Amino acid sequence: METENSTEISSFADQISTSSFAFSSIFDLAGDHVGAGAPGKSGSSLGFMELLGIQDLGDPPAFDFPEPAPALQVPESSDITNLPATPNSSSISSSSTEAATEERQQKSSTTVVEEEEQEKTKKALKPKKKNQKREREPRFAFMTKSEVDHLEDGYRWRKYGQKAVKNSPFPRSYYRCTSAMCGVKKRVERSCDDPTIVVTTYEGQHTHSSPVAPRGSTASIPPDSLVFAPDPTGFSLPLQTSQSHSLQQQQQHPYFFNFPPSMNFSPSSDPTPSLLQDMRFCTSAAAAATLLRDHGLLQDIVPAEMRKEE
DNA sequence: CGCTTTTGACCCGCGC
DNA sequence: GCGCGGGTCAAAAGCG
Repeated sequence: METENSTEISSFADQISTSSFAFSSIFDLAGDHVGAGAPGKSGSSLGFMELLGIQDLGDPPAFDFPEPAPALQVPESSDITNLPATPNSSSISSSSTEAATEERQQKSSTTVVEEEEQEKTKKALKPKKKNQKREREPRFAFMTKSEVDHLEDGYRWRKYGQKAVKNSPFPRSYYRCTSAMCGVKKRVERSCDDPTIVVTTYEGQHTHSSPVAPRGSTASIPPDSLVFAPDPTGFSLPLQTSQSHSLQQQQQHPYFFNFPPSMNFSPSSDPTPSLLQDMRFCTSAAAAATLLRDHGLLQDIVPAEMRKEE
């Protein structure tokens, strides 16, 4: 598996320079949900801007795609994905980064202080320094078609809040990693447009390399596919169109991210700040990034200049 | 008994 | 300044 992953990551890196790539599922990499699966051929395509996580998941409609994204180009060789076809989670998922709000906040506050993080651990009721906005961790979000809200990802989470989502009948749940000193959080909510789609947003990095053993109480169901979600204003991923068809398609090649041809990802290119933001995002996101990093794969998928961001 | 979930209250940032 | 919505806290309840 490891070898296969490495191979896959390499191909991923190779494809970055050609504007499209395949990427194994973060859950797969997390090592907790390795099942038998179909090889990946081509996947759904997604917009670059979306890949960058410009989409604000909180704003409905989350899946309004103005125009279809370019076709995905994924080599057949990149079939590392072994996905169990569980009855609970049928494929189709898309992921998106929630960098928009984060970016907005960072623009207004250039101070990145660890103090902020510590402050967050303190009581929220405590008055905060006026000039220090809360520093938000990079986020990594993805959508999963699943009947269960809380997908097991190898870590233990404690729910610390739940809020009703505006314009949505489904509440949003807030979870924190139960490991001491690990401030990773995640939010789980269902898409109001498609109740079968669960939107999970990770925030922060796990400070512990080894995920705890999954508990039986949580659903141990991996997403069948992961695709970065598009920004409504940018490229799009027709998640809701011909679901059965795309579902079947994606089951054949799940766990692939795709950059449209319009995305020039060559090292020589000059990534926009948002791109850097989002890439850092991907590299630091929860389990996926942690594992990638732990396995020394980070450099394979993220340009050096982006890694500097961290 | 210890851990997790629930839930109402509170704080904060943002838009108007 | 005010209202709204997102995010978090913490006491109480639930559960194994």
